[in-house]
Amino acid sequence: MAKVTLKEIARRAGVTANTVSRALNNRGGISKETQRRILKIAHEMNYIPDRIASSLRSMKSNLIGVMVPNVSTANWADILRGVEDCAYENGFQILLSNSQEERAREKAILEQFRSLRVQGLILMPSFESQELIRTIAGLPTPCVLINRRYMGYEIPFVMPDNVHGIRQAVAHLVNRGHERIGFVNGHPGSMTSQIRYNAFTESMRESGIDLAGCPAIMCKGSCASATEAARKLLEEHPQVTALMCFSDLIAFGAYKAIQEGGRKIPGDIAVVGFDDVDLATIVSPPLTTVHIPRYDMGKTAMRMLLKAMAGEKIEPLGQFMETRLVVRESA
Amino acid sequence: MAKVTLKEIARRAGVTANTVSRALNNRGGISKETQRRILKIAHEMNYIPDRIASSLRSMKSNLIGVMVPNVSTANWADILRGVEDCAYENGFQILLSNSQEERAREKAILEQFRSLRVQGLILMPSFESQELIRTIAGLPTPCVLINRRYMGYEIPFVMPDNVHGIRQAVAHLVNRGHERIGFVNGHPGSMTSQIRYNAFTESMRESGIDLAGCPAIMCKGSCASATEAARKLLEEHPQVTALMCFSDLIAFGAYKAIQEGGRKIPGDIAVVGFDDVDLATIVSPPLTTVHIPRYDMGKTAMRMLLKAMAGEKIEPLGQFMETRLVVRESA
DNA sequence: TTGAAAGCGATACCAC
DNA sequence: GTGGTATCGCTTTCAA
Repeated sequence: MAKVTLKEIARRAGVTANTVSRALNNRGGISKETQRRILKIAHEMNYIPDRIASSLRSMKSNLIGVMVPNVSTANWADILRGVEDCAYENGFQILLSNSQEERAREKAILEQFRSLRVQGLILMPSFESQELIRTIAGLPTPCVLINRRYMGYEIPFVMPDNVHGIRQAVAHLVNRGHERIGFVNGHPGSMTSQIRYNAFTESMRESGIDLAGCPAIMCKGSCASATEAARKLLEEHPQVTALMCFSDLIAFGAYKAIQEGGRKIPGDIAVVGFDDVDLATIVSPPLTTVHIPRYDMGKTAMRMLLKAMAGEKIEPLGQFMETRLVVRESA
Repeated sequence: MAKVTLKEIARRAGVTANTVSRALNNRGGISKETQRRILKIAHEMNYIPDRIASSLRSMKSNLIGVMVPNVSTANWADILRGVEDCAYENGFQILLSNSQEERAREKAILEQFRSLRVQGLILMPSFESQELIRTIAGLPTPCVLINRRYMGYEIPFVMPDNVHGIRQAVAHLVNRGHERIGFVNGHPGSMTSQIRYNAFTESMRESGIDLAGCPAIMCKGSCASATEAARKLLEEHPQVTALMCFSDLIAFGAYKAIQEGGRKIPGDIAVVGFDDVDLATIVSPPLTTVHIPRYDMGKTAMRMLLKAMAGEKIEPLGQFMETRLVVRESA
């Protein structure tokens, strides 16, 4: 069974390929009657348009390149779904690539995207690299960043409102009477770590809490490293009654450090996380945490991209997605 | 800055586009000297090949269509990474689409893939639909299924060795002296539920255990529904000393049902899961479960697909990925 | 409203 | 080893 092309249909319909194209794309300049006839024939022949050919001529690929650092990280999957749903609704298809957080691979991926003439990009670059930033900023293709922000460049971005999220969490702890709150931070290299930690100290100050009694510690971001960090923090600062954690994963790590000593959550130490991953409801006790609307973040990013692709100016440049404190039992 | 094309490079190099193409693709039939000169010029001009044009002429898109039911499900993300890594290594790019488990969307996605001339497909179709199966089986494009198997069709597939996995789990429980083991199954509609349940009864019989004392119950697959199911099972069958669960998620649901009554895991009731998701190490007590090599599954699927795309016959048709019992503290 | 012709950017194929 | 030309399947453009 040979491939059905416009020409084939044209021959059968007794018109030219041109006319068939007009009919199929509902582009007007054609009589209703002819169009109906052509559509019928096309359907009968089980025609599937060749988007490669179409792209070549029209310069529109209807492809969106999405680069994520590591598909497995729970967070990305939800965001991805938001992106994909929105893309699908608007007739775009997703090209997904996993950078593995490797510089060389990120570069190669961007080239491949370009090579396939993607019309837009959604990127979650891993670390900040001036070279990569310049490359991205110089791209002729519209682009939206997720969870990242390049100061000094006009690249639209979407991220959770980290500051507000932390503020909500701290307010909750303070309301419950905590005054000695430890902060278990994530990876030192991450910009988000800095943002959240700054928001933490800021919120504490606003609440009139003495930061002297509120130690902070960093870890590598993994659950195990968090256990170790929390253990150390609690040993060195026994006065602490609550832990604010950079992420849910880190909170889970802290759980272990707390519970191994027979201490109770939240009785002895209260814990608050950040992200609201699925497991937050599953652990024991269920984790009080700051919810990030991941799916909506993805959708929002794609919507911004569509706007940018339509040539509209993105105003404001950054979308800070609203967070929500989900109070469960750990604090 | 206009687009750099072969022709441009050719003009500058004083050769034809044809020759440039040969040089860039290292296709031979060209002198080392000319090739070097052309490559240099191409690089200077910052040439990026147009894969759309190349695809059109060569009939090779270097695109692989991947359809998943729901990108958010933790499992898929790992598999996806395996697929993507392998694809990347072999010069292929992933088109990702999320079917949302909707029939119509699955059909639309397959058409879009075809329209983009994907050279291969990796599908994780949601439910069994005879129509979809026939469509897939009739596709001119090589295809590999993940976690699904269509009896009576010659479609290669990859899935965990469910039977062996369950057998390992049951053997472990029996070794620890359990004789009254309950089975908390997943969604009734899922083929995997049947497979695992059959494997369960089979293993029990082999171990010489009386199935009469070993009740089974189904749930909707969610954590909450599992809590309810486990609660019911334990109430109606107080003799049970261990629960074999269809998945880790279901095991977590069972945890709640067990612990809410003040019962201890594994002291009062032992629990074994299936999947080995990240949280298995995080919950308390850490979950003993059957590990599925998800990343490898993805890689294997892609490798099979590459073979199929190369025209090789896939023998055997199905790859059953080796499972491994990970003994932690819940059983 | 329709047709004819050109061309998107690359590769295949055949000459030389 | 290199060049010329046709062509992939479609859309654009202009003419009728």
